[in-house]
Amino acid sequence: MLTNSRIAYHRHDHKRCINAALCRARELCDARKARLTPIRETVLKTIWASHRPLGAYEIVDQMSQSETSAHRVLPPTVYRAIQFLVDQGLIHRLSSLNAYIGCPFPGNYHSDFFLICEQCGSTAECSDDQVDHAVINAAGRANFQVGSKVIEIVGICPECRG
Amino acid sequence: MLTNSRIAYHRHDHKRCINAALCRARELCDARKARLTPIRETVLKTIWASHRPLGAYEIVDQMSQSETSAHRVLPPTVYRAIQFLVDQGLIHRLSSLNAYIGCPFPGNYHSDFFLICEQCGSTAECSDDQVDHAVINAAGRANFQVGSKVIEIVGICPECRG
DNA sequence: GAAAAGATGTTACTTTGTATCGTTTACTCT
DNA sequence: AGAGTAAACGATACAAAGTAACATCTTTTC
Repeated sequence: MLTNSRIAYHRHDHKRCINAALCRARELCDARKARLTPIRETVLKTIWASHRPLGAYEIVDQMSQSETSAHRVLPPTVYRAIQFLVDQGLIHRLSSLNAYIGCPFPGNYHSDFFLICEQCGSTAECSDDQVDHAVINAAGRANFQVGSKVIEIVGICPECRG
Repeated sequence: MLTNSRIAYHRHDHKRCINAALCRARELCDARKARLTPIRETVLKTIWASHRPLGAYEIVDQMSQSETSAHRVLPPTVYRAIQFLVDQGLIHRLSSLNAYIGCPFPGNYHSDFFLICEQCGSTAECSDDQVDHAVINAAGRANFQVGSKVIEIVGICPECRG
């Protein structure tokens, strides 16, 4: 099972997460000749500011405040960057929260699901063959051909359980 | 595995689905002393008009058109009815679509997931122990205590595969 | 360096969902 | 039956999430 739950739910040097994420993003975009522009990088950095999913308008607010530039960042700008980052697999959308979170292992194919803590909001991404197979099996028995999956589990993270 | 996929994806006498759903709803609400008012029943019937999930504003439109009463049904009215029906387990919300669908087996406990056809929109509800266990296992390995789950699978239904 | 493609700025708008408050309807208890 | 209470509904206004369209600017390509 591939997961960042060990990190996401526990005290750690988060600067390393951010740096690693930016680094991987640059590499990936470079390899793909996709343009990781300053705006896109800022949106990615903003989302990676924590392990909690961030809404699009929270990103707008964050960027409008911290940005050195004078003018307010507008929704279409942020949504466009989000679209790019989702397309590149650098972030994921959490449907149940209308929010976005950084992908800890972009590039590798992974059929992922999310563990969302209802207390602290911290969210870990997991990829597990058993879950994957169970879903494909169940769908198969209904003669249903699986395309994409949305799997979001809400509960209590190890840190909040104490 | 509990599922209505045999029905949802194939030609059938849908009036029976609707009748059965209304019948069960009345029984359940009766037993719980919950009030299935005319508005709530109409919303439920509107949602059960097909096996495709319906958005809240689609329900508003449907009801405003077909309603014998003169005035337009307003969003808060519909959202309140939706809330009631969700609370009673008579309908489910599909986060990935912002839409609602009738529950084919309310009352029984079931940990459900959904098979959404990307072509015809028809959606079946399934409940499968293997999926359930796989998810709980995976979460358990992360020391995460599962509360509620959102599992929505998009793909192609048997009918559309031909 | 010109043309084309891609990214951003800006305005206005759509869709989805709620807070609030006043009124009406239904239930409860004597 | 009738007063009191709780639940449901009507209506207005608004918040939150997301997008269409078009002008402008920047980067790439040849």
